Amino acid sequence: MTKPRVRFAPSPTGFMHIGNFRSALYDYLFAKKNDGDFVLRIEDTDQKRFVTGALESLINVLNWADVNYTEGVFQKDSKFQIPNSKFYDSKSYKGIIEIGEYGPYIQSEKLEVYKKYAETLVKDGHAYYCFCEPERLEEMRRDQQAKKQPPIYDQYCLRNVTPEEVNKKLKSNCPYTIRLKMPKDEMIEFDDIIRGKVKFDTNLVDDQVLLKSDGYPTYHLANVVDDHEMKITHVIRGEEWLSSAPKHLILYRYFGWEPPQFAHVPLLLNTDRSKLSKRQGDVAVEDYIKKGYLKEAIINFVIFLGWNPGEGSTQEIFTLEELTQKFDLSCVHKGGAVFDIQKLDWINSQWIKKLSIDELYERSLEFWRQKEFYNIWDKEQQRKNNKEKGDYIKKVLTVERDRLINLSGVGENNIFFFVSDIDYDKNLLRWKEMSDENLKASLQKSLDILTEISDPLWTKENLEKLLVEAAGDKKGDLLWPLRAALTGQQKSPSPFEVAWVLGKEESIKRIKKALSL
RNA sequence: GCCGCGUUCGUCUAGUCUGGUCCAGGACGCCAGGUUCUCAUCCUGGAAAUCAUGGGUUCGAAUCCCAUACGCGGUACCA
Repeated sequence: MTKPRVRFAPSPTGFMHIGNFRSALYDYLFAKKNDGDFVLRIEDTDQKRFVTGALESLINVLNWADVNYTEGVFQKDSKFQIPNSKFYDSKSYKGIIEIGEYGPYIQSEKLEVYKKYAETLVKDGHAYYCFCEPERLEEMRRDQQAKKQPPIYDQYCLRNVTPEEVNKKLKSNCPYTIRLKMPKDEMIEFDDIIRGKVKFDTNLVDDQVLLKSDGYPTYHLANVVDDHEMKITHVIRGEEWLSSAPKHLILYRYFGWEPPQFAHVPLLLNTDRSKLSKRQGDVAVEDYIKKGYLKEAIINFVIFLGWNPGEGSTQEIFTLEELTQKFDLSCVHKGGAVFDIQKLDWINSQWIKKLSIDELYERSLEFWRQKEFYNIWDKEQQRKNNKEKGDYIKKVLTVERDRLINLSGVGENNIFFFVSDIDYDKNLLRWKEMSDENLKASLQKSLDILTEISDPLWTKENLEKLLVEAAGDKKGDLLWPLRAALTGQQKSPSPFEVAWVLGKEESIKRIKKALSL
């Protein structure tokens, strides 16, 4: 196979949709596995839907996920910028540069090119000017629907407007579009990498507008022109494009270009099996980032929605690197997949367990800073000039790691680590039917043991060893009151872990307080 | 309506090309048990799919063929 070239071509109309992100991932894996190029192109041909900042956030998500492309549109300070490569500043976007020899990679920057191609098509008799007004088109469609005919353009302008009239209208600046002239009575057939043979009857395919009256190309024209000019070999895109594929194939034929190979990937679905939408949950990758899902988990999860290494493999957790080895585009499923947040949660917790404490710390910091209890605690530590507060957080994380579903939940179940005075009912301290004297004796025993432990021996392991030894058969008698005294909670990590984090001084203080109740 | 695509446990899926080893395997979730001072982790086990339905072909079909149903996508001067 010649060196494959793929492209991810989003529109800057908002956030990065998770389904779109999956397509980008498939692009990335396919390019990587086959040692190909991966181009990021921006399809901003719809002025009405343009959203400021969307392009930047699209790039940011790819950067965040380490899905690095090799050509196209980059942020000026991008970490993926290819050293020593030539680049130029984008004409229309600040802080954006374009790298590669097939640019511009932003469609709004090459409007004349599309126009020229559209006019060539007209000259060759493969397209024609259309002066129909939106109102007429709408009426025509309504009519066709009533008559149960396929809703396609009736070619009014092709049949009724003479070349002279066309010239006249063009000269008088009459608004126009250019339409593709679909051939008649033909079956367009092509081989989709994922779906196999797909057939369409050209009589049922519309004479698609290629050039809009505002001078912008439609997706169909711009996409085909760019894919050709950028030497794209494999077009990986969502299933929603499948029915317009014949239009694209016809364009390639009219231009005399060889079409790329197509791979139409299935859609992501809501629980009710409709197309994944905002109404039923989060669809933007950014939403999941904010909720504390790791990129490793999101990638892992999303790729497995519609693809699986097969051959009886039971491995569920994969790095991007491992995925790259195994990925096979032709094994992507045909059917849509429901986005199941519970499975994502599980994958995320698996990935969190794999993180080192230092890594967990670095990556969770931004989430700590969103917590009120943390900020209050943090201020207090600053006042005390506590230089070890980072170590303290790492200890908390050591205890929490196996319990975390996502990073945003950090600290939340263990706020007692961050408050100086915990408040609870005395009865919480009582293990089963324990009497007051026994309770006091139990706490006193814990106190004695802990007081005896010297600082260097204040480790999780040692605390556990000494306390378990002292507790003997009746662990609950000793451990429950201690844990309750340390945490003030019904449920919490073990007293060994908690005491270890709190340190000797604070632990003793809390036991003494419990004794005084 | 028309065109296209799809359909294996609730969900993600293995198996389908190259029919028998599949009265269908794994994972999430759920339930039960174990470990355990509580929670979580971890471990063991369980329930859960007449392979959308109906017809064929065949000694034999989740796997091949046909029809139907249902779902989804498209049907724009949106992508």
